[in-house]
Amino acid sequence: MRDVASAASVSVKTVSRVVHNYPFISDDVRGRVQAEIRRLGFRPNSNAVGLRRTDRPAGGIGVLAADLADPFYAGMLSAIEQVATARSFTTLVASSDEDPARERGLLGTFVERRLDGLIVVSADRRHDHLRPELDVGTRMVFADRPPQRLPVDCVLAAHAEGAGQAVTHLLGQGHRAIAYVGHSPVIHTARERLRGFQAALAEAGLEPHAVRTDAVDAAAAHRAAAELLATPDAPTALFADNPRLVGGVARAIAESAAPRTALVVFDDSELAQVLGVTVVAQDPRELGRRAAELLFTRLDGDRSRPRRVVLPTTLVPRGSGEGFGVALRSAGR
Amino acid sequence: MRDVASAASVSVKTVSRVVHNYPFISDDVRGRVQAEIRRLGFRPNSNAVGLRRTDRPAGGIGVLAADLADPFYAGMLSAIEQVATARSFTTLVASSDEDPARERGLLGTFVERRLDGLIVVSADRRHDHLRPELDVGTRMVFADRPPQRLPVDCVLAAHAEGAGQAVTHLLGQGHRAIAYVGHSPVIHTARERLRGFQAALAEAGLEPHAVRTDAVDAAAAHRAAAELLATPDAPTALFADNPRLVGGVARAIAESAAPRTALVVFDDSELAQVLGVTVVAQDPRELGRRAAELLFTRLDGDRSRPRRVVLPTTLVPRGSGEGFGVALRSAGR
DNA sequence: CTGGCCATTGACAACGCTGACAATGCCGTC
DNA sequence: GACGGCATTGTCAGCGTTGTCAATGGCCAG
Repeated sequence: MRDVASAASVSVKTVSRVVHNYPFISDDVRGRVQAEIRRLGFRPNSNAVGLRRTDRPAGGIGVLAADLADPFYAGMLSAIEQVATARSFTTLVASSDEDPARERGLLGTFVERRLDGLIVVSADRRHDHLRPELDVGTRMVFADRPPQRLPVDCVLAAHAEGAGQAVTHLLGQGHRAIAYVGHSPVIHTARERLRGFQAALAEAGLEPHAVRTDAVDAAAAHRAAAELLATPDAPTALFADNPRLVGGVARAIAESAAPRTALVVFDDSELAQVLGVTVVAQDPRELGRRAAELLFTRLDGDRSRPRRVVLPTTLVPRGSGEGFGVALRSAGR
Repeated sequence: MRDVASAASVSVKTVSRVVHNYPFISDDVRGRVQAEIRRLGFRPNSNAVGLRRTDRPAGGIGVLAADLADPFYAGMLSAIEQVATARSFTTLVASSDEDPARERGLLGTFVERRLDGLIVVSADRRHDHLRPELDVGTRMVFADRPPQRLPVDCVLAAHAEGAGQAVTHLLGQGHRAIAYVGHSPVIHTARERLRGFQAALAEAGLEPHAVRTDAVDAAAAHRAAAELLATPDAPTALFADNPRLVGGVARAIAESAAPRTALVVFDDSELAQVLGVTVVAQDPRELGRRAAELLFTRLDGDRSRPRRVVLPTTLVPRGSGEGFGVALRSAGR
C-alpha cells in the first residue's frame, strides 16, 4: 500500500480510503490511486486489516466438515456458502475426516485466524475443550451433530423420529420382522437412529428382528444383509441407517432368495433414486441454511441463550418399501 | 498475549518464545507461561503472526474447487489435505460453484489472506487477471483444468486420450455406430473429451454416429439418449462424457427397444459401479496428490519453468461396454 | 580473580493497515 | 470581509506478534 501511495503521490491513508470507497475523494486522486493499484497489482493484506479492526467482523466464516467426500455435507456446505455470500462473507472450509484430533487442530487454526464464526460438524465426543474459545467470544453453531456439554447453538435433523417414520411405514405395509443394518452407535446420529428404530417397534409391541451394527461400509452392509437373509426366519424388511449402505444392501436383497424383501434407508442419495429405494430424507441444504442463519443472527449481536433447532425428515416412497423390490432386480420401471 | 505475559510476570517476548518452543527457557518460566496460556485460553493471532513474519511460510494453502458437491473434487481435495497435513500445513477450501466471477472473488480473498500457495480448479476461461498475483510471487498450481495463457504449473488427466480409450474399446467390441452424449464443450475437459472421441473414430476411418452436447444433467442426458435410441438407425454404443450422466443414460438404455446398447462413461462413480457400467477412470486422489506435491516443491524454492503433468486414465470394463447391458435391466449379475 | 562464553530474559521497532483527530482550503452567507 | 461549514487530505498511534539487539548473571578456564 505504501508503494501505491508514493506512486500516486498521496498518503497511505488516502489509498486506504480509495480502497474502501470513502465518498469524499476527488476524482483526480481516486483515478490516480486506482490506476496505481491496478498497475502494481496491489491487494490489501487481510492480516493487517484483521489486526487493526477489532470491532467489526472481518467477513469470513469457517466450516469444519467431518467428511467432505460425503454428498450430504457437500449440500450443506453449498447452502452455507450461499447464505454467507449473500452477506458478503467468505466461507473457508476444512475437513476433519472424522478424526477428533484433527478436528481439534483445525478448530484451533480457525480460531487463530480470527474468523467471525464457525459452523462445526463434530467428529468428537467431547467438547469441553472449546469452552475457553466460547468464553473468548468465538461464535459457533454445531450442525448435524449436537455439542456435548457445551452451551452453543445447534441445528439437527430429527434422527430418532425419522427412523420411527421408516418403521411406521414398514409396519403399515404389513411387515413385522424388521431388521436394522447400520453403523456402530458411537456417532450421535447413528445412536439416535437406532434408538428411534427400537422405540417405534416397541410402541407397536414388537422387538427388532435383528440389529447389526457392524456395517461400516457398503461391503460390510452387503455381508450383514446377506447373512440376515440367509437365515431360516429371515426378516421381511430391512432398515439401513445411512446412505453409504444402499448399494450393498440392495445387492444382497437382489441376490437373495427373497428379492422382494422391503428396504428403507436413512438419507437420500443418487443411488437410492436410481434403484428406486424408499428413503427417509433429510434436507442437507436446509440444515446448512438454518445453521448459517443462526450463526449470522449471533454475529448481528443476538446474545440470547443457545438454541436447538430440530428439522423434520420426510419419508419418500419409491417402491423398495412398498412391495416392489429394488430396481436392481425388477427391470424397467 | 500481553495478558498472559503480565499474568506470568514475564515479557511478551518470552511468551512468544514459549509458544514457539524456543529451547533456552527456564523450566520455571515455561511452566508459569504455559499454565497461564491454558488458564486464559490464549491463542496466538495468526493475523499478527502473518503480518510480522514475511520470510517463512505461514503454514496455509488454499484450494479453490469448482464444485465441492462433485465427489471427484472431494477425492482430490482429500488427497491434497493429506499431503498438506503431512507438512503441517492447513488447507482452506472454497468453492466457486463453476462461476468465474465468484472464482475471481475467492482467489482475491485467498491472495489477501496471504496464504502460502493455491491450488486452483478454474471455472474461468481467462486467467490474464492472475498475472499480477503471479508476479508478486503467489504460488499456484492449476489442477484438472489448464491455465489459459498463464505460465503456471498444472496437473491434468489425459482427457482426449481417455475418450480415445473408450472409443477403441467399443470398436474392439465390434461397434461402429457410436454416439457421444455430453456437456457443451465450453469447459476444457469436455472439449478435450469430445476431441479425443472424434480423433479416435477418425483414426478408424469412422464418423461419430451423433454428437449431443446438450446433456447438462442426468435428466437432459436421459432425454438425449432416449431420442438417439428412438431413431430408426440408432447407435449401438453410447459414450457419456461425465459421471453425472450415468443414471440418465443407463435408464434410457434400459427403457429403450435396445437394452443391450453399449455404454462407456468418462470418470468412475458409485452408481457406475453398482450398475456395472464400463468407465474410463481418472484417479482424483493422484491428481490432488501430484498437484499438492508440485505446489510444495515450489514453496521449497523451486524456480524452474512451469511444468505440465499429464496423468493417464484407465479403462475399467464392467459389462456395459462388453455386451452385457447395464445391471438396471439385467438382474442378478 | 578475571575474562569469555552462554543460557536466559527483556526492550524496542516494525509488519500493513485503519481509527481518531487535525489541517487545509474552498464555498456561500450575513 | 469575516466566519462557519464542509469536502478533501494528512499525521500519528496502535492492533498482536516477532526479529534484532542488548542486558543480566552464572559458570568455567586460565
